[in-house]
Amino acid sequence: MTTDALTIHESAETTGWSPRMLRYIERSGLVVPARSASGYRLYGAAELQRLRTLKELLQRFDLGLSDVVFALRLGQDAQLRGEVEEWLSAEPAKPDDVAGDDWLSWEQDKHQKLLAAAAAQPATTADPTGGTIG
Amino acid sequence: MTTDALTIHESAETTGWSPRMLRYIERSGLVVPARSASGYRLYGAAELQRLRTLKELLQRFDLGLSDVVFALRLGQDAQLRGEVEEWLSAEPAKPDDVAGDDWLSWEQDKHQKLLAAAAAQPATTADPTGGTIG
DNA sequence: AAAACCTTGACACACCTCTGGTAAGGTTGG
DNA sequence: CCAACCTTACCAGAGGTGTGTCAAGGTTTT
Repeated sequence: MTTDALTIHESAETTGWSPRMLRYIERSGLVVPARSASGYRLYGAAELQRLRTLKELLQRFDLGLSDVVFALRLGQDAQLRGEVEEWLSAEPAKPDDVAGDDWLSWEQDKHQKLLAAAAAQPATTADPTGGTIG
Repeated sequence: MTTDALTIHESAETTGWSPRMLRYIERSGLVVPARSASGYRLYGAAELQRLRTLKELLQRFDLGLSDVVFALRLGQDAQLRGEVEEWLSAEPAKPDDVAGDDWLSWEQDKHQKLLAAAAAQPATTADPTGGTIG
């Protein structure tokens, strides 16, 4: 079976993932290999490349698989993407009335580590047309 | 202090979130209220609206705050967005060699519940220019 | 100055994500 | 037919997310 597709263990060695993770990644929908007639996973060159770049992507930006899964979902569900973008399009944070300077210093329990993602976009068009309050 | 901004407890009641969650949401960077001179959070009409729509967004699409946080990050980090989109742009899954039909039926441990996000995009341009395999 | 707010920090817990195992059973090939 | 693969299913455990609650201490208001 030396066609041009690798089995899961071979692919694992080539890509740096474990076989367990390759199945998990498949389950998450990110890299779904073809199957042989009897159900064996067959990773082709394209899949192997995707697995390698996926690993690098996750490491470089410190992402989780779930992040990429969500991005995939965003790319496939136009309505979801539209609503999320619309929500985000409202001004993200407008430090204006603020008096102090370094409020908000992240929880930092013994559990929590980091997460970071501070906003840093000067409000271009400030039109706080609020809704009905009470 | 009936200016036009609500305190955290008032905002909590109006939006359906708990005060604890309002702080958590602020920490995550999604809705950051202004602060009074002494550090009290002040939620204006815009923030209250955002909190309400956020709640609806999460419920309607079954998202987590972290998903929206990631979307925010995507919107702010062009490089990240570019690389993620590039990764996703490669064909997501090309059932072609597949023989069986309903392989892949989700792990279903007692822990795991669901996650779903099956791909359903007929490959338009199939050009599997693979890389070097071995 | 006491009551009723607010603030941050921390403990706790449930559930999810990510990973590694192990077990029971099908497939492949000598 | 037997070894060496593969498959799914389940147990386990570390660490993140989402949430409540409580403590110690400032602020506002009466």
